[in-house]
Parts: sequence; C-alpha cells; structure tokens
Amino acid sequence: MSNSLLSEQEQIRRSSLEELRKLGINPYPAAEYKTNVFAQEILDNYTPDKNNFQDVSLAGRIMSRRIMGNASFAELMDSSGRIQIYVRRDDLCPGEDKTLYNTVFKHHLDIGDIIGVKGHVFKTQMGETTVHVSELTVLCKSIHPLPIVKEKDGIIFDAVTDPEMRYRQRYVDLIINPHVREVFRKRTQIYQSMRELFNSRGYLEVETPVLQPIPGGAAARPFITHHNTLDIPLYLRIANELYLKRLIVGGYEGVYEFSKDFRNEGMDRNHNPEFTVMEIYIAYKDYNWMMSFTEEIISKVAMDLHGKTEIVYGDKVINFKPPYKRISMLDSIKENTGVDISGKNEEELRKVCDRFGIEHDPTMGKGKLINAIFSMKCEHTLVQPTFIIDYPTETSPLTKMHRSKPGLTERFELFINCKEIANAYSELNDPIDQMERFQDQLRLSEKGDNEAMFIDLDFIRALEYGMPTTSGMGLGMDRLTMLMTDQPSIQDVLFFPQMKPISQKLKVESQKEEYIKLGVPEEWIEPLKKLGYTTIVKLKEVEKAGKLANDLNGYNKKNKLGLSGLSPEAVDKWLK
RNA sequence: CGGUCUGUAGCUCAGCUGGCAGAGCACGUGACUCUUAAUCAUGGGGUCGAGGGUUCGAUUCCCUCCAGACCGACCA
Repeated sequence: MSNSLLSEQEQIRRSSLEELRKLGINPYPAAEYKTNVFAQEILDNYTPDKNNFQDVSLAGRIMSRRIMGNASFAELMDSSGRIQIYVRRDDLCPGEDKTLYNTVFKHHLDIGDIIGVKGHVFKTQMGETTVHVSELTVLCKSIHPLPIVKEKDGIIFDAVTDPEMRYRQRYVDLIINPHVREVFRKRTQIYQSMRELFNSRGYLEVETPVLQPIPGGAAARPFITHHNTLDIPLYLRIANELYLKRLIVGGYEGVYEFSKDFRNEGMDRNHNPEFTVMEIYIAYKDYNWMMSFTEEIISKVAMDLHGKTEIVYGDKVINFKPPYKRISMLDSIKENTGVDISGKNEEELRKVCDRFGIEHDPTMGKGKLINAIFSMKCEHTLVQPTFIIDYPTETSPLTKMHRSKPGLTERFELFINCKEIANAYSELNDPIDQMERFQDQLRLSEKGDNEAMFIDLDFIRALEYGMPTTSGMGLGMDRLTMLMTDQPSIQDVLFFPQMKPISQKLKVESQKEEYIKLGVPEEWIEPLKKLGYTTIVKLKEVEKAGKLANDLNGYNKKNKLGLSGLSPEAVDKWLK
C-alpha cells in the first residue's frame, strides 16, 4: 500500500518503525515488562538523604523530549503521573556500540512511544526528581502523532479543547488531559462510595434484564430491537424498577443495581441516549425514611470525594450537608407563583398555565399540567439540595397514594442545581390499585400521550403474591458525577458519549500497475492520487479529459515538478 | 427542530478591500553530557471541511451540504 495519503509525520514514524525492526528491535514486544514503582510514588517519597529508589523499573509514554547531544531529558507518563527521565549515552551504552542511544533513542523514538526504563533516582541541579536511565526497552511504537500540549508553572499551552477530538478520540483526550483521567477516577470512586454504604447495610447488588419484552418502570420512549429466535420485539430498558420490586417480592430485604438505561429522546448537555441510574429498593421503609437515606448517601459521597460537604459547581457553591429542605410540590408552586392550585380541576389548571404563558396541549392531563407549572416556575430556584414531595397521582402510576393527602402520592424528587437528581416513592404494593393505575395510563396513551406506561401483567401478578411496604429510589449517576466533579456537560462524565457517526472514508488505493496498464505515465500517478483520483474507479468517472489534463498540468506547475505537459488527447486515452 | 458562531499544516491559531498560504509548537538534518514551554542553525510539510456559483483570478463573496460549539424548544 502506498503511503501517499499519510501525512509527512506519519510516514516518518512508519519508517522509524521499519528501522527499529531492521535493528532487531521488536516495536511491539510480547513479553511482560516488570515494573516496581509508579512515577507518583517516586515524586512523593524520594529523598536524597535516604538514598531510596536506587533500583527502579517503570514504564510509560514519552510525553516530551529535550535532546542535548549525548545526553537527553524526557518526560515519562504512567498511570500515576509524569516523571522526568535522564538518558545519557555512555550510561545507556557503556560499550563501543552506541546505537541504542544515537540511533534508537535520538532518531527512532518519538513523543507518544511507550518505553520501559530501569535506573536510579536523583535530583538534578534544578531540583527536579529524575530517573537516571541505565536500561531502556521499546514497548510500543506510536505511529500516530499526538497533539502537543506544553505546560509551564501550571499554565497550559496549546491545550486541546475541541470537543470533536475530545469525545470522538477519548483515548487522546485521556493521554493529553490529565484532569480528564481524574474526572473518571472520581466517577468510579462515587460508585465505590455508594456500594460501600449499601453493602455495609446488607443490601444486595443485583443484575436485571436490559432486554425487556415490556419497557416498564418509567415514562419514556424506548429503543426497540428484535429477537430472531423468539421472533418478538424486545426493548432496551428505560428503567429496572419493576424487576427490582419483583426481587423484593421474592424475599430480599434490600436490592440495588447500577443500571444502564436507554431512552430514545433528545440529546443535550444533560441527556445522553444511554445513561446510568442507581436504583435501590428496601423493604419495610417509606419515602420519609428514604429521604434521610438519600441525604446520607449524597453527603457520604461528597465527604469521600472531597473531605467536606461543600462543593463548587461552576459559579455556585452547593452544600450537601443534611438535612435538605423538604417542601411539597403544591407549596413550592404557591411559594413561587402565589397561586394555590390544590383542588383545581383540569380546566382551571389550563387557565393557570395560560396566565403564566406556559404552553400546554390537549393530551396533557392534570398531572402533566401541574408538572409543567412546576418546571417553569419552580425548578430554577432549586440550587441547594431540596426534596420536592407529594406528586399528583396521574404522573406517578407506581407510587402509593398519600396516607393523608387525597389526589397525591408519596413521592419525592431531589433537586440539586435546578436539576432532578433522584426520584423515589413509597412503592405502590396494592395490586388492584396498581392495575387501575396502569389502565389510567392506557387511557392517557389512547389520548395521545406517547410516554404513558405499558401494562406489565406479570408485575401485577407479583404484587398479587404480596410485596411488603417498600421504598425505592433512583439516582442519576451521570448528573451526580457532573455535580461532584464540576463538569458542565454529561459528555464530560461519559467516556464515550453518543455522537453522530462520522462517515468513514475507506482509504483504498489502486496499485501503480493498474494506472500503468491504462497508459498513465509513472511520474503522473502520484499527482493523480494527490488530486483525489486514488482509485481507477474514480479516474474512470471523469467525463472531461480536458479538465483533468488542465488540473494535472496546473498541479505540475504549482508544485514545480518539471514534468512535460499533458495533452487532453493523451489523458482521454487513459479514460477509455 | 429554530437562532448565532466556527471549520486553514500533526496540534494551537493568524490571514485586512478577492491577487504567489503564514506563525509558534511538533517533524527532518546538524550542534550541544544537568535540561525543563531547553537552546542555536537549517529544511520540509497544505484538496484552506465538501460540492456548486460569480470572477481573468476565490481561503476570502454567494448558494447547498457535512461536522462542531453556544442559546432556545422537547425529555431524566
């Protein structure tokens, strides 16, 4: 294959690769490389007085090089951080043969290559902790040049911030932006912190189906797929609620799952088609208990991550120290609008919407109308953690009726930074009531609400056997991670956020011989390819030989190739 | 889906009223055995997002498309 489509730097790296092989160095060796230390360990613990770290072995990626003739400095980055290494010709090559330094290190290694080094640690005259290298092993040759990011006194130069590169080539983002690696480390730490708490209480981490015949447990549009053997449609789960409750029926005291859910809806900085929710269900509890438990979870996560409950998010300071404000949805609306909507019917609610300029349509029932008023008038005020409690029945079909407030349910949502972070209920365990709620949903669906829930008869049967009083809670892990790591977009807390696929251009090229067969003089093949005619098929598509001849002659002139001019007739012959 | 902005070398970005395509880093060659955004000398590298139009001539002006960012609408 010709290299004409590769950039100059890529071609140089590929030729370095070949040169390494010619020198008997495998650029992609199979053997384990034994290391005994990480960069950060050395930086944290090396003290010249103790004379420690005198026989170290570490491996990582070359991130910069400063060659000064027969001695060089470079920066090696491993999973823990970066450390400077010092490579001196006569230490690396004590004998007559200086190839490893003069040829391999200086000429055939590049920024981005992965190497292993052995040596001892010392401090340079400038005071920088450095590994003095006595042995160097090539572990992986990088043939794609890395973006160059430099840093001096904490100031970053030429940082790559282009989201296109950062999200589509996350591996590059992770290499050159250490703070991005840190965000994802924290993401995992949040999960660990929550697992620790749940496991210490004896709750069981479980896995439930991702492929579901009935997409239940939430109101959302699902992704649909097809199972060939059963010849039935299957849905990617929009929630795992109904399965976890079946497990409570089965006799577990508490179950939880970190669940990848899928919703076929819009994408923006708070929404990705696949996202993670932690759902937890605990028997014999109610939503009041769950509010306290949620406070405990969130404040523990903050403490484990930051050592304090107060964190900075963008230009806001958010305090996760319990207790959080608890206010009913209707009171919150009253507080923000001055209007008491309790007891109002559908028609009256529409008038309230009109009065505040809130859009509504005929498919919206009472619940959705109240929801619309709430999100337009209240959500933006909920910066500090706040429990909004007691939601209308229509939009909460899986929630127990309120023990004392008619028309409402025992449900809360936790809002932080004006966004919903968690959603929880005293779970509806009355099978007959549940069946009626599902039928109400069916009616909504017939009215045109394409988010109304499906009926799951097996779930009803499970409830008929009896589910104890239970409280359940779902917590958006992506949004929680955004908050805890101060990231503005969901794409910044997902390794591989959903992106529009890029149409891949197949880099197939025709061989020289094929061009020669058509009568193309050898010296004109390269110019042809440069002009985009990389295959015979593309060349054959040309209709005007004259234009092609012109283009080629122009290319010849522009690049001062010194080739003799082509006539349209000669070019025409190639095309036939 | 609507509005505003962006796309130029491997990377970060200049490029005026249309007239030979620019810088820094990176890369090649040479010098340099404690440098650190190493330095010095020197050289190469471009389908100016894609396609069409206007023009003697388009990176520049116009149209269409593609991709992205921000702000709205919908949703967790």
